[in-house]
Amino acid sequence: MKQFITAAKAIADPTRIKIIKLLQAKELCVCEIQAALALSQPTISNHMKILEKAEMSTSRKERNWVIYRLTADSANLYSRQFLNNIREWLDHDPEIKQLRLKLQTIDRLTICKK
Amino acid sequence: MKQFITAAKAIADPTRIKIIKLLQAKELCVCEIQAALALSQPTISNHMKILEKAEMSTSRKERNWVIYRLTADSANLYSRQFLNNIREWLDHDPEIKQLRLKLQTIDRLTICKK
DNA sequence: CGTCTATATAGATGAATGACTATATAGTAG
DNA sequence: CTACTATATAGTCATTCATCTATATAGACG
Repeated sequence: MKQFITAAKAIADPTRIKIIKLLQAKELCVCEIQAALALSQPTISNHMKILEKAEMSTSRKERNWVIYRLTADSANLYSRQFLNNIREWLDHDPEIKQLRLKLQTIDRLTICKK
Repeated sequence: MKQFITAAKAIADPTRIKIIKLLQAKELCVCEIQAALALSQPTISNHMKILEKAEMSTSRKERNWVIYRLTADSANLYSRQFLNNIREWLDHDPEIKQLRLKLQTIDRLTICKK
């Protein structure tokens, strides 16, 4: 039950859904997600922590960045199924479509090192 | 997106999951759910309102009772899929198993009209 | 009609949540 | 080693949410 609720709560927030839909396109560092969503950096970090706790994403370090990607085969059955569902959902949502367009203009090499 | 969040929030609460798992066994009136979960009557009514808003349950009046059942074919795609998922989930969860045993001892004819 | 019964609504309260600012940390690179 | 850069953590605040008690409502039935 606890695992289920952790997974369900993780997807029950529009910002995290946007992050998931962005990560479906490609792996991203924190500053890229921040640029796409126009939220503060700590807010993004907090959302990523929640997604990691639900085993929906993993991270690795690369140069100065922490790069996040969706978990391919989560150990959490519920997270796994939800991620599969969401992969087929919301592709035509106007907000998501716009975000994905915006994502194409975002590159960590350009955005960071201001 | 809004529909998705409504559906996801509806399932992201342990009490509502318990109610859904109970309703999988049979349709129930408010007082039966209340007896099974040991929560106040208004709390149950509130949860049922949230489930109805997500189009996961419907109700009908019968004598003094309002009887709730799970929606067979919800108009909300996300609710429909979540309900399908949950049908196969948590059957072996100890809390759910115990609730279902308890449910067998609960009958609206006995419980109400105190 | 009037009373009783089951449910719904209103309002209050404490806990959880999502956002922010300020600061700490860790690791890169001069 | 030192400075910088990206991210994480701490602390604060407003909002949402799950619960409760008290009360309203709607309908059954004597």
